[in-house]
Amino acid sequence: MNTLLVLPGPTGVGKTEWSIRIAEKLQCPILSADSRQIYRDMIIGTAAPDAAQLSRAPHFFVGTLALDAYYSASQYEEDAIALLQNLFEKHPTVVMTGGSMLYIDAVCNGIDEIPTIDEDLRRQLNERYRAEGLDPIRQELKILDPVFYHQVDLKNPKRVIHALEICLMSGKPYSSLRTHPRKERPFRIVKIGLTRPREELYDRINRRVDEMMAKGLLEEARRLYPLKHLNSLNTVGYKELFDYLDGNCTLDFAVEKIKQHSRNYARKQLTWFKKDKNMQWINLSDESRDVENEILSEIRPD
RNA sequence: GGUACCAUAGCUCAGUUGGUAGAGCAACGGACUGAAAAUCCGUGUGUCCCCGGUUCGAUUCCUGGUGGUACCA
Repeated sequence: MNTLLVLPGPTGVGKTEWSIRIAEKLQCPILSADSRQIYRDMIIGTAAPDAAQLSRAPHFFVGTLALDAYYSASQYEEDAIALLQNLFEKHPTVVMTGGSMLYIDAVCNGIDEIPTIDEDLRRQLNERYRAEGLDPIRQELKILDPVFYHQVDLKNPKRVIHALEICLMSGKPYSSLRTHPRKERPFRIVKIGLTRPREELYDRINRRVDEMMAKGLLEEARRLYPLKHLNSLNTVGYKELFDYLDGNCTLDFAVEKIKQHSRNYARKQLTWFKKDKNMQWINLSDESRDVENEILSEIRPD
């Protein structure tokens, strides 16, 4: 049976390098599960693999989308599953790595069938939210889907608005579409989380941000500045520099904020990963362990 | 050197007419199923600068230190 070797981990842990090493051993391609590296032109700030790294193994879902393209975890599921079907014809094992937890879950477990939201409807509801606040939207959701109304985080505008969008789009209560079926995949999934002690991870993140700045992150951000309203650029590493370019803070302050927000993001990722009972863990800073062999031994059929 | 003011959470500060204290930010914890590096929620972590004095009781009042800031020399 074919195997999808999933190597998730928090930002800055060393996923890129380790997954390439494993892929080299297995002579297999890498699927990136990263909701930001998938966009073109966000290279430095997302720590996307560089040309040298890309040449060591075929990569997918890196730098393939235009910044204004709509994308979602569901589309990723569809694209990744279709691609895997092809790749498995030539490779018994494929590596998937990345930090976008929802994307990984969508591929491993599936995600509910929900209609794609019409752009106009989304804009309409967002404008209504801006003009009237969340309460009228909550009230409408209460009527259209009382079940979900009682489940949803009523203080979270994105969740409330999204639920109403789906009700209006589908003509059905959102809760009736939230069936959470666990999709069976026609391949084996082995999940090994990459981690490091908190302090070491934070230190790596801080240093990596300095490296990004040295590589020209500010210039990259300046280039993308005209597009800063796009969702794809609502991203750590860019939004802070946009703030600086708007004259709202000093450059030093912006850089400190990038570090801080990257650390917060890593923590959030770890919180998500922690509850995944199917995941084994490898502490990359433990030098007594032969990381490569431990990972490879997990996927050898025995 | 003199005078005045200040010293409380990791940071900036509030407060207690004397009954051992609370905001913002940070930090930490959590949620998450078609925008997810997004979005949202929860938690106070403290020799109240130090030594004495007054008091049943001092972070609060008083003496003296120490450190800082301002002004005068």
